[in-house]
Amino acid sequence: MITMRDIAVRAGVSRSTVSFVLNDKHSAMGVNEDTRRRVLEVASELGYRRNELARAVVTGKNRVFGFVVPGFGLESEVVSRILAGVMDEAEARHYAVQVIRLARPDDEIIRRCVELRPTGLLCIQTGPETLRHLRQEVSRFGIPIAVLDSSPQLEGGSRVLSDDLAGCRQAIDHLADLGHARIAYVGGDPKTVVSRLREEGYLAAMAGRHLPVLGGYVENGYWNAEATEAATVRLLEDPEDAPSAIFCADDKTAMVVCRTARRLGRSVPGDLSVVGFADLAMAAYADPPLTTVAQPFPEMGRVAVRRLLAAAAGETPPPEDPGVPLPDELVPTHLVVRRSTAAAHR
Amino acid sequence: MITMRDIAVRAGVSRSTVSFVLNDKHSAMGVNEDTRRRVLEVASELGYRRNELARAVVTGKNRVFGFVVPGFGLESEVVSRILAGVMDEAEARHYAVQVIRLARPDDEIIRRCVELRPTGLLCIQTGPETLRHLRQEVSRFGIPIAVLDSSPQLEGGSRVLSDDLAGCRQAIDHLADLGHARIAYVGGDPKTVVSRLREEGYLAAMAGRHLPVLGGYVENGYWNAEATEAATVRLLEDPEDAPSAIFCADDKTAMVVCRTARRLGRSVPGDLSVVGFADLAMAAYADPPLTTVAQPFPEMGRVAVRRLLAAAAGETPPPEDPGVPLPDELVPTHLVVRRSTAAAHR
DNA sequence: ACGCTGTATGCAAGCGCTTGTCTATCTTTG
DNA sequence: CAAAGATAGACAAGCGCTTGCATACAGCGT
Repeated sequence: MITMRDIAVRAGVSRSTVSFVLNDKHSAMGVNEDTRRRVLEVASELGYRRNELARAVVTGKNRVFGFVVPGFGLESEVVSRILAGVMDEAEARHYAVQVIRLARPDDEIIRRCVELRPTGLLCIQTGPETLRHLRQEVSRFGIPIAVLDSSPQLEGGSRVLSDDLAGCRQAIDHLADLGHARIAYVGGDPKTVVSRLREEGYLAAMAGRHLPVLGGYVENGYWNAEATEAATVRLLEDPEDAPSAIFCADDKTAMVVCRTARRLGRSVPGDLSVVGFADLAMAAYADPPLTTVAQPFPEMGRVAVRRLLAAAAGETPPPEDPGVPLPDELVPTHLVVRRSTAAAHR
Repeated sequence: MITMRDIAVRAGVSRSTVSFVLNDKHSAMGVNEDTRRRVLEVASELGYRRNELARAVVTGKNRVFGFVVPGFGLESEVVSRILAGVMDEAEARHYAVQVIRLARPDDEIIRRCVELRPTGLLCIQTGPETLRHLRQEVSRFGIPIAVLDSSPQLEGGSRVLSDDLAGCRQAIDHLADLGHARIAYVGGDPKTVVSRLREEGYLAAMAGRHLPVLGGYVENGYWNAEATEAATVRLLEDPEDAPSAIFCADDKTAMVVCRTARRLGRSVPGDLSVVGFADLAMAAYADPPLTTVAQPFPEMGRVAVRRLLAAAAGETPPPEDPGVPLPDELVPTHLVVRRSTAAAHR
């Protein structure tokens, strides 16, 4: 193992000089250009690789972010796309990213978050209970937290989320512009924040366009195929009252709605337009390819890292500051129009 | 920041005693049960959290694996499911996982892999060129590498992959058992290893069941929707020669085949059975839900970690050992039967 | 000759931790 | 009852690195 000492000996200088050169501090502490070159040369000749660990110990800060996900969160496309964004920003600034998965028992893992002395923690889809734990654990060490995905508000932590309300408006506007007036909504599990938020967005957007929400036009699919099929059947069975378009709380729901509609003899988008939410990979492969509200997952990751960095650099917010939440950061969505929507019949 | 010294002072013992207690080494080095309890108590009272970094510096080994993915690899469901498996095994053994994304310029990032002094590196979908670089960089430090996903063989490194050949056999056997004899294959880009491998598996399995591969029954969709549609049209346009089942190189291809078949007026699985490969999340949401060969991604991750651990523990293989590759580890696939396959017509 | 300022470099402390060695005390046993 | 052994804990070195301070030696004006 080649260390700085080896370089120092071989280049005939002191270890501090080597350190200055290797850290580009030669301008502040004068290091002769000749010496500098020699050190660099010896270093590359010996194939020296800095030991980041030792460096982190002495400087007291580890250039690492913790990416905290719940048990099976990693399997979700949403999470991995956020991670991709986090990596963009972190790598550009020479930070590393460590994945930390919360499982039973949480406590031990939460402790581990701190033992690595990360610069900050990014929490994705983390429950309020765990979040509180985490926050408490971490506050003493001055490690900032950013919360992604519409988890509940964390006092004193940054929250970054997609602007779902605006997204719903984009979807409804698109349908309204196509001439649809009878637009129904199929949500997920109304116990989840996401589902409620999008329902709210749907209602607000309908009101915004002065469109009526007919009785029975708000259904829930509970994020599973069977319930979603049942909901779709309820909406479509009576051709009289059936909507001409359905706005869904997510892409998976939308895909099930499409296939159920087809099973009932309705063509998409001929008889029924369908809009999803998220723009998962599968949306493009659906039949028909799905019109959907694209959430800015990678951008959310990037924004969160930037916030963390700012928090780590600036004054640490008072750990037990009671109320005063940092304002949420809403990242805009955009509509991706594919082939599951078409103009309404006369 | 609370350190071991603080605990030592407060408990009235030496720092080494604290270290022994906190590392459960008290059995080897005698530490009195009373002392032990006192130390533990003071530690929890003070809210002590070990500094893993310092520990890693002094022991010389960082309990971290590097998970190396190419530029946009993270967005792929395959990669994130492998990562989930890696996390399973790593966390169970108290290792952390760091994601390292290879982008332009590779060299700097590759250097960074080493600067963290990881216990081992897991390379996913990494090109042969990069792999060579990485290997060379890493070998001097005795850091073992495991390669996942059918990347080319790495001399002296472990390779873990899914048993695609057997998977193809499962698919063809399933179709043959349903009475299909005219089974075609739609691959991806024949320049890729995966596509060629599955074509090979298809041919071998057909031969195994004494089924003829008719002229034009091997098509390629180049992993994109347009080419796949065209290939499907070629296969199906003449009802005389059309196959009654199509085996596809992956799920996305299969989904495009399904929707193209429907566009041509064929029903799936009524007129045409379709089988995919991978079992991505979207397979379950396809219309109809896709019968597919499920690849054991998480298990591959787990196996790879185990191999790395073995390599790190056992004798390090001679860095420049020329030939002698470690045997590949093939992890078995299994068939998931959904609704895109049905018995052949008489 | 003297003290200056400034620049280039070495010295050594110290980050938080592990661990080999050594001492002091408490058993055992011939 | 002394010697040998076991037991409990202290001491200090050292991991690879950063950095404040001291030092050495230019060149400059007086």
